[in-house]
Amino acid sequence: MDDLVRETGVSRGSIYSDFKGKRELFHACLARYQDVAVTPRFGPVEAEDARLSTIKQFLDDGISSQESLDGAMPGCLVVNTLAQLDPADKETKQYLEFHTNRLTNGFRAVFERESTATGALSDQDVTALAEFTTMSVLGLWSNARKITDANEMRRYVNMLMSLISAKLGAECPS
Amino acid sequence: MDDLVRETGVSRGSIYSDFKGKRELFHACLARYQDVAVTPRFGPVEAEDARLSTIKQFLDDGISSQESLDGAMPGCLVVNTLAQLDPADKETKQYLEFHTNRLTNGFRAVFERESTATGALSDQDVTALAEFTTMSVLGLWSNARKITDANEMRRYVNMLMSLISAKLGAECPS
DNA sequence: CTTGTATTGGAACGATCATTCCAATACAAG
DNA sequence: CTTGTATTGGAATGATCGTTCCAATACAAG
Repeated sequence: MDDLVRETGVSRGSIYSDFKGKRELFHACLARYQDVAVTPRFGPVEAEDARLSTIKQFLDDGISSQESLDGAMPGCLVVNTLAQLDPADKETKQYLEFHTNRLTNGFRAVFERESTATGALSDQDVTALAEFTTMSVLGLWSNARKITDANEMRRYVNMLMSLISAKLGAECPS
Repeated sequence: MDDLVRETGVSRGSIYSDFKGKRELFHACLARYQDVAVTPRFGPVEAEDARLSTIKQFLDDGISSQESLDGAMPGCLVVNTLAQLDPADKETKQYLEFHTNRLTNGFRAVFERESTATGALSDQDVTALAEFTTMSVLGLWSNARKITDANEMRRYVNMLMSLISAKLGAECPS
């Protein structure tokens, strides 16, 4: 709370008059994070003309941004929250579900588009592949806390793209 | 610390005479976890005769065990630690690296075995695939905190096995 | 300027927690 | 039994932290 007062320049009293407590404030942060952090990065994947290369770009951008922060790695707020989530905390869980649904829907739309070209996969498989991709991406950002070598993350992303492309019967974007 | 005293039946004084503090005790737990939790489950994958089906079994067992605990999900100690790791904490990081290396080596040995049969992949690709699998598995257990539906986890595992098998040019174990 | 409202800075409270300390007790070796 | 050593239960300490409270101050509207 001291950190918040220092960094925001807003007094303790004002914070507690706007929010009932730390928990409510945190949920407001989770909601806001969608607009200020997720949309700018993930938006392109949700666009009408997004393709596999758009997804690759999204992942590469994430790695580059981690790399540029170097020492100070705050990580992704959603992933950090997920990692410390009390499974009984339904309210917080809803914010996380909103996020994972958003990712899955974004990926699925792209996969459907790529898939109708080749016609290799059922709707069910496309959905399963999208869910898989979401979990893999969350896993990647979890691991980013340990991995210092950005190349290891790039190898992971390349392998992921290679596997997805193969499954879709599509070209793997370099 | 009160929890530790209650659950272990050992007094505070004794704990502090055996360990310098909470941190040293925790590192001892991380080391012990390898023997009491990882080896029994992951051992089969490290065996000489392990195959893709052994890996699938390992993953299915993990899901079943999570499922049986139901409400009370402690999760995997290594994954929980990873999720809260201070990136500057080199000492703790080493325990996590030991674990991920162990997984990657186990997976790689299996993939090499499956790969020489089909001869589809370079050594480099086999290593990359093993690294990918490790991260995916860690991602799966991270997400287990949020996912209540074991079927979603099963779909993830099935998709992972399907993608790996395809890459190796091997049969996908059901 | 004046009145009403927001915001500030910081003290204060209560809770939790890691760690230390110690007198009382249990226990093993001689 | 006796001596030396480990272990116990619990009090005490000091630190951190979320939250509340409030007098002083800034500021906008009339």
